[in-house]
Amino acid sequence: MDSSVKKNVTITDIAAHANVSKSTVSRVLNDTTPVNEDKRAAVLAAMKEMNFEPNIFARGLASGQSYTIGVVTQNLGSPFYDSIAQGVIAGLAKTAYSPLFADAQWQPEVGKAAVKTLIGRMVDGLIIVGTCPTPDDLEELNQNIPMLLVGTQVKQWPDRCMFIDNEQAAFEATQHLIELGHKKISHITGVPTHEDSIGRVKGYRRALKEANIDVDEDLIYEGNFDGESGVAGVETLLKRKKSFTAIFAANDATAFGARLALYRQGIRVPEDVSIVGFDDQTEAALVTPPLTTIQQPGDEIGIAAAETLLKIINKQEPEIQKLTAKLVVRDSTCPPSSGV
Amino acid sequence: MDSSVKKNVTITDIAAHANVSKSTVSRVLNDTTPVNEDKRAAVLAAMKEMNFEPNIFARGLASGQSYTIGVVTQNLGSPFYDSIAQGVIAGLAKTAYSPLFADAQWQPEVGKAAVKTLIGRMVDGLIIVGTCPTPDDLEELNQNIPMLLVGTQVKQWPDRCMFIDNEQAAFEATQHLIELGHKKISHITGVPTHEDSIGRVKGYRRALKEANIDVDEDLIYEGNFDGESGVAGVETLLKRKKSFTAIFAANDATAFGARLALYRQGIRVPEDVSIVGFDDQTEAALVTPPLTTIQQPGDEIGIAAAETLLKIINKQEPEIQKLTAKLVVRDSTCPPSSGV
DNA sequence: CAAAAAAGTGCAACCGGTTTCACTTTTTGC
DNA sequence: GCAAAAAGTGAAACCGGTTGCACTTTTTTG
Repeated sequence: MDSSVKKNVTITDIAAHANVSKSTVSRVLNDTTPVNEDKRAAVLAAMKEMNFEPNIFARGLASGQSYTIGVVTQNLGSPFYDSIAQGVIAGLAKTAYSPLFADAQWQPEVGKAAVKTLIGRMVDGLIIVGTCPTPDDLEELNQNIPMLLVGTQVKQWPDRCMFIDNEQAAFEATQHLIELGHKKISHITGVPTHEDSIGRVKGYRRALKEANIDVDEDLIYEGNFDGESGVAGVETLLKRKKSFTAIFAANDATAFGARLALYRQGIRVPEDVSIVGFDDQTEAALVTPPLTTIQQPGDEIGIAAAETLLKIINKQEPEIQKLTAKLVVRDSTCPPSSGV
Repeated sequence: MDSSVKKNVTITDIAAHANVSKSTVSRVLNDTTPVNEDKRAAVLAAMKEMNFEPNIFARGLASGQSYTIGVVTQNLGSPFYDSIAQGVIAGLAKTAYSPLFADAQWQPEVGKAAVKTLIGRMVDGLIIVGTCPTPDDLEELNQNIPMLLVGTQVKQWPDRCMFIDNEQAAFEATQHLIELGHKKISHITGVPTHEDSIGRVKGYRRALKEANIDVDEDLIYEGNFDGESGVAGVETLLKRKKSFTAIFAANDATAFGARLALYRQGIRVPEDVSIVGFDDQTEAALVTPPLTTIQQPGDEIGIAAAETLLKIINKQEPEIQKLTAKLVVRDSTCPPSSGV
C-alpha cells in the first residue's frame, strides 16, 4: 500500500544529479577542499531541489564527530540549572552542534553513568554543571574528550572550570544585611560537601569577620538546598532559643522554606526577620514578600560555556570568563527591629 | 608522545578474540538469531574483557535505529514539563533508549525546528509535550516516525494523544471553592489559545453552572500562565470593582502572582480571598500560605508516555492511559468572609 | 617561459556495525 | 530411521558518508 516511503536522499543521489563524484559533494558539504564554483553551485542546487539532509550516522561513523554536546546537570528542573541549560541551547543555536542533556539527579553515580552514556553517544564535548561526578571519576572517564566544568573549581584543571565566585556573592549578601544594621545573622547552608555551599559559608563568615561580628556557630544550620531544610533550619534555630534578626539562605528554595516556617510562627518578614536567598529563581520575585537574593546569570553562564567548549573542541585558545553574581534587593530585607 | 590513544574496540576485535565471525558477535549483541551457548559465552567474555561498547553510529547507520527518543517540551525549566521530562527519563532508564531533549521555548516555530532537528538526529520516536507545533506542522513533518502527543488532544490522532482531563480537574478545583461556600469566584486563565487553558476555563464554567451560580464574565481575566499575569489579573479585577472571595488560577505561577498582588493591597489570603492553583509545582507547598492546587502527575505521565511510545515503536498495541489530576488542599483556601 | 605550487577532481578504501544468503549441523516428527 | 524443520555459522554486501592518494589542470613565481 504505502508506496510513499521516501527513500532518503544520499550524497550519491546528489552526485548523480549534479554530475560530479561523491567526493565533490562531500567537499561542498564540508568546505574541506576548494571546489570549482560551477560544480559547487550545481551541487548546492541539487541538494536544495532534492531536499537533502546528510545522514548523521554515516557522517559520524566516517568522521568520528557527532556534532553533539553532552550537558550533564544535577537536575534539569532546578531553576538555576535550567537557566544554564537554556543558555547552552542559545549558545549552540547558530552552530552545527546540538545539546544532548542528561540528568544526574543529584546522585554522583547517576551522574557518572550519565557521562558514560553521553560518551557512548559519541558527544564531541561535555559540559558538566555542578560537579556531579567526582574529579577522580572524571579522570577515569576522560577519554580525552573536551570537557568543561561549570559551577565547580577543580584544582587540577584550572582552565576547564567556569564558576561564579560564590564566596564573594555570599559576602555581598551578608554584607547587605550588615549594612542594614543586622548583627545576629543566621545562615542556613546547602549540602555541606557541595562546593557552592562551602564557598557561600566562607563568604558569610568573612563578611561577619570584616564587620567585627563574632561568628556564632549556633546560628549556622546545615541544610541541603531543599525547601524542607529551610523549614527545619528555622525550627531548629528557634528551638535553640538564639535570637536572630536575619537569615542568609544558601539558595532560594531554602529561603522559601525558612520564610514559611517563620510565617507559621507568626514571625513577620522582613519586619522581624530579614531573609536573603541565592539564585534568583523565577518565583523569588513572586513570593510574599518578594525575596532579596543573589542573581546568578545562568543563561550567560550557559552561553559562555557553550562558546568556550566549542573553542576547546576546535583547538582554539579557550578563555575562561569569570562570571559574577549580583545582589537583587527586593522586599524581604529591611533594618532590624527587635528580632526573635 | 601520546601513545595511550586507545583504539576503540570493535566487533571485529571481539570476533578475533572469541574465534568467531563478526556476524556471530552481532547476533549475540542483538539476539536476532540463535547462537550456540559456547560461542555466546566466549563472545560475552571477550566483550567484558575488552570493555567493548558498540559504536552507535555504525549501529545506527546499518540498522536505521538510533535508540534515541526525542522529547520536545515547551520549556524544560517549567516545573510541570520538568516533571514530565523526569518521568520520561525514568521510563527509559532500564531500556536501551536515551532521551534527547529539545526546547520549544513556547514558540511554535522553534518547536517545529526542534522536531526537525530531532528527526535529523534520527530519533526512533518523538514525544511532544504541550502541542508546540500545530497538528498541520506535525502532519508535514511526520516522516512516519512514531509520535506521541502529551498534554494535547488532537482529533485526528486519538490514539496518539495522552492528556489529563483539564476540564474535570478545573471543575474539581472550582467545586472545592464552591463547597467552601464561595460564590464570587474569579478565574485567571492561561494562554487563551492553549488547549490546557481552554479545558480549564470549561471546567470552571461547568462547576459554576452546576452549582447554579451565574458566570460573571467580568470575573474572568485572560492571563498567559506567567506570574506577571497573575499580578495583572488581580489588579484588573480590583480596578473593575467587582467583589470576589476566591480565585482559581490557571497555574501555580499565576496563583503566586495573584497572591502577591493581593499582598500588596493588604488583602489577606485565605481570610479575605482564597486561591487555588494548578500544577503543584515544588514551590506551591513552600509559599505563604501553602497553596491549594491541582496536582498533575507529571512523572507518571512521563513514564507512561515513554512506555507507550516504546510500544508503538515495537509495533505493539499501545494503550493510552488516561491520567488524572487531583486536588491538594493546603492553606490558601477557606470559607469566605466578606470578600473584596 | 619553465618549474613549482595550488586548485580541482574522481576512485576506492574505510568507519563499525547489520543482514541476506548459502551452507552445515542438529532436532524434531512420524 | 529418514525427511523436514530448526539451529548455527561465516562470507560478503551494504548503510552513507569522509578522506588519502593519484592525477590533471590552472595559477603563481623568479
